[in-house]
Amino acid sequence: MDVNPPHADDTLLASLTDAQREAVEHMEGPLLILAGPGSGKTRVVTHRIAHLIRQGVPSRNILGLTFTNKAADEMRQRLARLVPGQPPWMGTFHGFCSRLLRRHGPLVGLAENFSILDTTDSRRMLKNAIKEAGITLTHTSLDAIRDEISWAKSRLMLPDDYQPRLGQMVGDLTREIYPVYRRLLLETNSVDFDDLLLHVGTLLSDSESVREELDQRFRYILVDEYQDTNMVQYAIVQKLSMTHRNLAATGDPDQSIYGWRGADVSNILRFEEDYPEVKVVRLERNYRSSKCILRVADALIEHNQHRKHKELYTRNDEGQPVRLVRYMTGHDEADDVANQVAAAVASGDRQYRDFAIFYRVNALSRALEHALRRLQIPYQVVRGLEFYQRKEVRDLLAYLQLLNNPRNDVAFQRIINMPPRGIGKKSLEHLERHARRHRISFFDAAGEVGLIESLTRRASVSITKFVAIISGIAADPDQDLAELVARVATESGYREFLGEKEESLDEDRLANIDELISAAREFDEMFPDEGLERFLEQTALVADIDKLDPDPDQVTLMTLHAAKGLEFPTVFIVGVEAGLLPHERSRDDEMQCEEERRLLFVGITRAEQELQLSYTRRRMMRGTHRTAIASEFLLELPRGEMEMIEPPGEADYPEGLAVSADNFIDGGPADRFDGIDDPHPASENLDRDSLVENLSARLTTAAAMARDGLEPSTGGMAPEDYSEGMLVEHPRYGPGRVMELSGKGPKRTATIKFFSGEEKKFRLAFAPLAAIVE
DNA sequence: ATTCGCAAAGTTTTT
DNA sequence: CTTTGCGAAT
Repeated sequence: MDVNPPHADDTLLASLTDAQREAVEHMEGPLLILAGPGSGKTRVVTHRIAHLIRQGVPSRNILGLTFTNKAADEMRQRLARLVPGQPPWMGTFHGFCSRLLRRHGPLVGLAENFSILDTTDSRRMLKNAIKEAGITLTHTSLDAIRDEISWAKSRLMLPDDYQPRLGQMVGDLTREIYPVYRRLLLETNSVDFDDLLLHVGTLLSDSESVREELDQRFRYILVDEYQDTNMVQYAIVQKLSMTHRNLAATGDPDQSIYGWRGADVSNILRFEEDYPEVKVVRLERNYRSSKCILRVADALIEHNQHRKHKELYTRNDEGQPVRLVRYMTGHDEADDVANQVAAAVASGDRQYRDFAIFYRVNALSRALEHALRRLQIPYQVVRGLEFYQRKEVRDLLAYLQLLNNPRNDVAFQRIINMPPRGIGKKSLEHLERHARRHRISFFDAAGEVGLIESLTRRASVSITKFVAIISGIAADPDQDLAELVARVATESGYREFLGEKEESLDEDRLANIDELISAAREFDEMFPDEGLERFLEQTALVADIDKLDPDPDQVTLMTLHAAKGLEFPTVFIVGVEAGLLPHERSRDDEMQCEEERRLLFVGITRAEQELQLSYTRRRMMRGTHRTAIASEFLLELPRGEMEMIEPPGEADYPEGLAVSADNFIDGGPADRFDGIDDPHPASENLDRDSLVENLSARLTTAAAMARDGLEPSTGGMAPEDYSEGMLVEHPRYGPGRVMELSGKGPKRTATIKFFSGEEKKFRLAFAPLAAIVE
């Protein structure tokens, strides 16, 4: 059978637009595809690969790099439909680098059976490093150091090159700890996520022969989501396309949402400088969303100052207006969203799978899950790591890690006394000291307990038993993976340990262990030749989104970050509130704020036909509830053409005290605390929130309001206008009373006692406070 | 050494 | 509200 009928390529090309075809037919030389949301980017990329293959390029010479396994899988599948046969290498950056390191690890000091530490394990390792360096952290958190090291690594900085970020107190500590951390990683034959990339980066600069070989091998490279690459990824890709400059990058600067992880948008902007002969293709026509939705998205993103203008358009229908809804509480929000889903499905217009609900932080999923469950609506939360985060699963995996790489001290630490076998902190410390002194791994130290005099007899015996268990399991190299996991569960005593206790919790745990065994079996069946190493690699490198199952008819819940690359007929974005989106921690930084705006942009552009944005007036967070305020981003939307809704009936008011929407505007029960005079009674309800919120005195908000013809009313209050006893409201702490005033001008400070009981001091010139008119 | 209990802390986004 | 971590009791 001819897998390449001569006409196939023509048909393939015929279904594309001019711009798309231009990209698809491009063969030699660098290519930059700037693809707006919903512009058929994946289609173009897969078709281009298919085209390359049809033109005779062997698929082994093609490399496709994505950010998630899901994206890679999808491309692989779509490609398989176009050109059957051996697919090219498609995978994540991290997966690709891991595979390279298995082969070339020795060049950077790693044995091929190195372990990949996830966030938790690397934290543990860092703890060891800090201890080893003889440092006790006082005013700096472990995570601050971790972030700093991670940041340095993402900028290709080794300990010797390390330059602290300006004004970082952690800089000095990091300078001391980073070298030790790195040394421990190498000594234990382990890498963290950043290392996967960094080692490959240095490998490619240090070894010209390896670089050359790989450059030859991967003649055509495609990088997806290029706007989210960091400097290391940039360097890797660049090194691999020196001889063959066939680098194709696709991306959209407006969808760059991983700056916090070290991604550098300037990579995409620099592309044209690095490859002057680049062919740039712009895909601006949107095939996904209705006109209404696209206009909202466009209006929002136009507010980003650091951005090249881009014309997005669609020939899709006008569609329904985007809904902007205000709820009383997060509960009401969740209930109403669930009701809407149920109603649409009941009427036959929609299936569950047509809906997605997005939020900024995972914490918001709880209320939604609750509401959906109550209506018996099937749903899936894209938070796949959960299973691998379970204690019992992690414990068992640690056994496997140790079996695979006996130098993995972190794994050793985790399981040496799990299940409890009488080896406590003291014994472990003796063991550790011995290991450090002789520069051997914990496991090797455990093998020579006879030499450690400080250990008690009891501990020595236990440790020796432990070593015997591990060695016993390791002795049989032929066992398949499922068998191996099962043996570990049994022979480690873990199963028995859980079985003894008769608690339902432990039954769950036993079930999880069995599930891990099934996962191992599944892996065996799918990749019979891949070993333990690959199984562990796979468990370490899964992302949340990878667990998304497109098959079942379920509503999908996920963070905005996870939503990238997906599309749904109906989208709800909840919690569009100040402090949440943009997130509090981005508030003070203009660049970060723009990233938050892009995040909302990404969310909006996932919607095909219907979109609802919502916010609440009060939201329960970490036990207590706080007054919520509409996000400043909502002021940037074309509200005139949107549908503004406030559902009546607020569950938390006593029956009989039904409150109509109008009452809220005029100061119904709910407005007890924020009865500010509304100078624009005729304007949309949102404006009243904006009055409270403009207090936060963000420039963007002020600008937005100026455009909307709104006067900031209370926000402009001078520090001298405050008086003791005055009622004020703070966007974060809610209402409170001014207790004390001191200072003058910009230094004027107020002590405010909030109704929550908290007492805080504020510099009035800067504090986002609003006076409440009594 | 283990276990239990309480207190504190801390909560963005993820490979 | 939940989880993590630490300290005291057994």
